[in-house]
Amino acid sequence: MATDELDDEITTLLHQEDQRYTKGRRALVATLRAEGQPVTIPQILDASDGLAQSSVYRNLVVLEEAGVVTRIVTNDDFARYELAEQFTHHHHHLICSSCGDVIDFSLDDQAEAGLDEALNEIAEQVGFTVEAHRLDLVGTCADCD
Amino acid sequence: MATDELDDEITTLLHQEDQRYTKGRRALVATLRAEGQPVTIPQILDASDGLAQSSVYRNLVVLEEAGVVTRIVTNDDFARYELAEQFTHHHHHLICSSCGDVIDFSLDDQAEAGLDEALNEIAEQVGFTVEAHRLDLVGTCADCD
DNA sequence: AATCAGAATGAGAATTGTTTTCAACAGCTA
DNA sequence: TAGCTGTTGAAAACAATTCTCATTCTGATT
Ligand SMILES: [Zn+2]
Ligand SMILES: [Zn+2]
Ligand SMILES: [Zn+2]
Ligand SMILES: [Zn+2]
Repeated sequence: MATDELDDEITTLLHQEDQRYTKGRRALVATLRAEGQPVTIPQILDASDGLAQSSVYRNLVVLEEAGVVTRIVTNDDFARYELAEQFTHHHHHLICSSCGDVIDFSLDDQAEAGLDEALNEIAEQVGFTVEAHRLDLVGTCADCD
Repeated sequence: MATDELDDEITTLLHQEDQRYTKGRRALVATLRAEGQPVTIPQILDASDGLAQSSVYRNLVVLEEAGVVTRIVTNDDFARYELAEQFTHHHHHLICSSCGDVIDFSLDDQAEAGLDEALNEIAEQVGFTVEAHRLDLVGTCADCD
C-alpha cells in the first residue's frame, strides 16, 4: 500500500475516534511499517529516536483502539505491536520460546478456509460472536536451534 | 483420569525437577481440576482459601516448568492457568474480549489434522522447531452479547 | 495574523501483576 | 533427636505499563 493511501485511511480511522494523526503517531506507524515484523516497545524506542516512552505507550493504545495496530501478547516480558491486518494481510505468528522473537507467517488459502469453517461451526454451537482468530506456532526459531 | 493416577504422574514430573508434591501444590492442582476451565490467580486465591499469594505464584511457576499446568496469556490483566493437555486433552480457547473470560473448545479430528499438516509444512520451510500450536477464537461470549 | 480552547506531549510519579527475599517451618534420613 | 534441605508466608522489591500535570501544539474562529 502506498504511504499516502495508508495515511489517508489511518487519518479516517483516528478521526472516527476523535483523535488526530499527529507527528508522534506518524512516526510510530512509520517505524512499524519499516520493521515489517512485530516489535517491542523498547525496540520502537531504540529505532525511532526522540519519542518519549510515555507517548509511545499512550499512542499505541490510541492506535490500537482505532484499529490501526495490533497488540501481540506472548509469555515474553514485552508486548509487541504491528500494523493491523487491514494494512497488511491476514497472517499468523511463529513465537520462539527461547528468544521471544515473533515472526509472521501465512497459511495457504485452502487451509485458512478450512480452519474458518471449523471455527465458525464451533462458535455457533456455543453462542460466541467471532471477531478474529489467532493462531500461533510455539517452538524454537532457526537462530536458537 | 482418576485422582490417584493423576497424583502419581504429577509426583513423577515434579521429582524430575527435584521438586516435591507438597500440600499447597496439591491444593492448586485440585482447584484447577475442580474448575475445569482456565482460572486467574485471584480466582484461585478466592476459591482455595488459605493459600498465600506468593506461594500460589511460585508454585504455579514450578508446576508449569514441570509440565503440570499451562499458563494462558491474553490481553486481560491476569494470567490464567489450567491443567496441562497431558492431563486433559488437546484443545483451544474462546477468549471474550468484553469480560476476559476464557473457555475451552476442541476442533474435530479432521480439522485438527489438516491444521497440523499445514503448520508442519510452514515450520519446515522456515527452519522452525514446533513445540505446540495455539489457536484462539477472539470475540464476545454468550453472556456478554 | 492573532487568539483561544481543546488535544497531545514529555518527564516523572504512581500503579499493579508478578517475583524475590528471608526468617520460620516441614519433611526426610540417620 | 538432631541435622539437612526444600518449602512457606509476609512483606519488600521489581518492572512493564499507566497516570499526572505543566507545557506545547493544533486548528478553528475572529
Ligand atoms: Zn503478525
Ligand atoms: Zn488465519
Ligand atoms: Zn484451555
Ligand atoms: Zn489444535
